[in-house]
Amino acid sequence: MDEKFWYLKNCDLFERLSPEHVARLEAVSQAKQLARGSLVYMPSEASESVFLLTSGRVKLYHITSEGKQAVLALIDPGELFGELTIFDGGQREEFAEAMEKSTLIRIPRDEITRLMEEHAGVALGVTRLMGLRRRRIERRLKSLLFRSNRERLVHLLMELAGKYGQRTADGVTLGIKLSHQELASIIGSTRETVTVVLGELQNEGSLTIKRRQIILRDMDGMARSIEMNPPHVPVTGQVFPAVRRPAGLET
Amino acid sequence: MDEKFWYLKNCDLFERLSPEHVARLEAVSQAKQLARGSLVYMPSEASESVFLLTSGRVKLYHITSEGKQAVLALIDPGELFGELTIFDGGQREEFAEAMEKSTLIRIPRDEITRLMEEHAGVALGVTRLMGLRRRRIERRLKSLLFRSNRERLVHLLMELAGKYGQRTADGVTLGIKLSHQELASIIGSTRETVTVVLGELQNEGSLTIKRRQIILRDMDGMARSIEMNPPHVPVTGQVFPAVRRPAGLET
DNA sequence: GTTGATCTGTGGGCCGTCTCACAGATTCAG
DNA sequence: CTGAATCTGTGAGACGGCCCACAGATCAAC
Repeated sequence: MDEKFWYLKNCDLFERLSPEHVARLEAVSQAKQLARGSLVYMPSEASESVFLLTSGRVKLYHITSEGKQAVLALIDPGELFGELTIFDGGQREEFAEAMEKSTLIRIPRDEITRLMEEHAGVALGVTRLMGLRRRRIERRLKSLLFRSNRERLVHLLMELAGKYGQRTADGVTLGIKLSHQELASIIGSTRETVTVVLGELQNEGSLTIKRRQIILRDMDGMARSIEMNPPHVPVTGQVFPAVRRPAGLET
Repeated sequence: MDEKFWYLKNCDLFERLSPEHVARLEAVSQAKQLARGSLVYMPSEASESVFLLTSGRVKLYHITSEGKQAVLALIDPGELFGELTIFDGGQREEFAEAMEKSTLIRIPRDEITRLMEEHAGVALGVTRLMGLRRRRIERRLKSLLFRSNRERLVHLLMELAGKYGQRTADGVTLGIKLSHQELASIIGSTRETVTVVLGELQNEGSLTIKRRQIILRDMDGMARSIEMNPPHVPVTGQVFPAVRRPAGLET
């Protein structure tokens, strides 16, 4: 059997599908390769499909009237995105852009809808996905209201540590490289301010940065400073637990 | 048949249930009356149920470390809330407080889970609910990032107009009364600033306020000023479309 | 009603953040 | 490897919005 869609079976959303379902899913879906910086979709585009990212990284964002990016979410391999279209079915509201060279699978909306109807597990999985994302975004909203730029940045670093952190001898290394500009458009600030605050944190010994690698040296202290529980970071960095690659098949 | 739970059948989430399902749902659910200002639940409380609001109004909010409220959502009759518990099943993260005298139905989590499994319509409804709320909260997030206090307030007024607005001779009347403090805790600002901005808008002729009734006199102009499409406001104010009361039964 | 509690309006001082403007460092693509 | 593009660091000036402090209005409950 054609294995080019092996990840369908390894994505937790689809892993319990019957072989027939997988076959049909493969038949109607198509893989795509995108270079860094190119768009998956954009606002006001008709939304007739959902996407599953299999490698690389995608960011979802709005553009404000002054041309600033406002980042809604970062998508990692194994994650489904563009899934709000399942219901309101109309148009996209945000940009989806590949942050690095990425591959993804495009799944027609009808197919997802049908799967949800025929397979309770999928419906449940989609619902859970939406619930989790909402929880995440509610936390972000909370961290934006009433908080200073510094607090927002620290809060973001904690989130990133929870998602991409790997414990090393020196502290917790963030397995994702973001420019100051990108950090700023996540917390709703400016590039310059982020530069300054990161500088402060570095002087205070809370973290070090070299070649865009951020290493948190005092995660607990930082978490405490914003009255938050430090995120759990596994000792061996399992960066993308959502996709389990078949043994011996490296991308 | 006991009609005290008529609203279960009239809430769009449950309206297509079979009589047996409704009966069981009624059997395990319980109605509650809450006075203005009392809590439905609070953070770190175990979350073993979801709630359906049948009358009144509920707000969901966090409290920041400095004791400020950060409002996440306002709940109107016919809406389900506290539903994130269906999945992460652990503890509440926010406060739920009755803004006015309210009645609500408490539904055990197990029952909702079971309904979702047995009845695809319910599963679909819950998923749609989550999707819509997420869309709403993403819009709010977007309106918070990079926007001035004035823009955030205007944006909020537009949202409220879409949800509670009724077209009258003078303009659009908001069918909800919120204090400046409450408006501030929705947009992440302070009471004083809201007072000032509302004053400005009033001077400019965009709106008038009398006894906490806000009347938007130039909704389109306000929407234009923040580069947003004015919300749709029906001519006859159908305030709570989610619940259709049985004819002749006024609360 | 009356009265206590809550809300609204207004002003001044101050701190944080944004804007603008460069210069040097780093990265990326060919 | 090398130039072009992008990122990082830093400073000065301006302004929005916050905090504090009160006084008058309005509301809600008895």
